[in-house]
Amino acid sequence: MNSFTARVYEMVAKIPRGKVATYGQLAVLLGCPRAARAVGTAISKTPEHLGLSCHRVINSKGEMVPGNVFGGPDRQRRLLMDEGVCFLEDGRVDLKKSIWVSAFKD
DNA sequence: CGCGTGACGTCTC
DNA sequence: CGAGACGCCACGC
Repeated sequence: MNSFTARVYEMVAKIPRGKVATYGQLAVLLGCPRAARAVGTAISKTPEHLGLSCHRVINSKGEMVPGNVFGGPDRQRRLLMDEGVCFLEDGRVDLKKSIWVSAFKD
């Protein structure tokens, strides 16, 4: 399974605890800066049995998922806060501090 | 092989 | 600065 989707899973799995990554960020790491959409779509199809921390993946604004994909945005927020991710009063992730800086890709 | 869809991103009004 | 429109890429049918 060398699909783009699989590559996304690998990247998400490499996100360190207490950090978060944006769809566009992952897309760039995968070599397709314009494939942010594909990244989101791929993650949306991520099987839970893979044990991926999809809640660490957010959009460029640092917002949670719009819907109740994880059982509710509050669910994701709780998980991130528990990992030490900084949050803003707006309920968004502090990308300035909690963004995952990928020094290496593979 | 072509069309439609989707957890996005960036530009323009 | 806010909202809207277009564009990109991968995948299912």
